[in-house]
Amino acid sequence: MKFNEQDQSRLIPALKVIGEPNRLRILCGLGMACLPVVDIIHATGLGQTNVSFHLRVLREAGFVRAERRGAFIFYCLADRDLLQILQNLKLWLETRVETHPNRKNQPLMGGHNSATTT
Amino acid sequence: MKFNEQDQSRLIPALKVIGEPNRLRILCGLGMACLPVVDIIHATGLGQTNVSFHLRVLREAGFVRAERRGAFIFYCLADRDLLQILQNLKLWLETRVETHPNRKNQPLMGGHNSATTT
DNA sequence: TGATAATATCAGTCCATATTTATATGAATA
DNA sequence: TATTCATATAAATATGGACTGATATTATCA
Repeated sequence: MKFNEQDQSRLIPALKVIGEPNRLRILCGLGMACLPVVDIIHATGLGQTNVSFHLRVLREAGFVRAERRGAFIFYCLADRDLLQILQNLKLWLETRVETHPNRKNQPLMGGHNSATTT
Repeated sequence: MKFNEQDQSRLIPALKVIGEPNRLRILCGLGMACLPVVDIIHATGLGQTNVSFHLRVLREAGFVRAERRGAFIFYCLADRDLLQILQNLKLWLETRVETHPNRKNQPLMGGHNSATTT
């Protein structure tokens, strides 16, 4: 399985967004819920403006959506399927064992092998 | 679905690693293959020492493994299941459509709803 | 309508880390 | 054994973006 340039150009910015620890914390903290910003501020312990900044990044990247309800703006995941993806990643990480240098006896040379060609 | 602190403390560093664009490029470029460093250097266009640095980060985080073969050191994915995870993420990203504010008619208030409690 | 609360925006600073340059290490070869 | 090639390491520097403080915007309430 290989990812072409288009695949990568799609993955890179998305992973960049969720690669930031506090943004991931916000996403995980949201889960299935919808929370107003004040709750996110308290849950994360971050400054209000910092939270607002991260929420904007998440919103513009399509990870969360916002809805104003009176004085509050509620945020929740734009698509909760993301949780499944994160869950898969978590499970994968859990099953990794540092003592196994060759996971699942995967052959080292499993594909194209080159010393001088790309 | 919620991720507790332990889950998050596992996900955060991992996503931090692959959230760096060039490291993700290296992983995607490896795919099923095993490549010597020179190939990775040429494929990415990065400097040799920069590649070496990123490979070390990937290696220490358990994403790749290295094997010396004579004058060359070959790198490949430590566990190619990662490709499936990335593939799922890619597919998810592809199916996201910016014009749909409410993905799959997911209810906005899908869970815990609070304005003042965390 | 003014005060207050919730939240976003802006500009500047700070900090983590990517990158570069110099050098060290390991392997192959003459 | 010295040289060359491949790659890693160390230190310094550059860069991007997280964070902060000030301020603006929006909604609510008296």
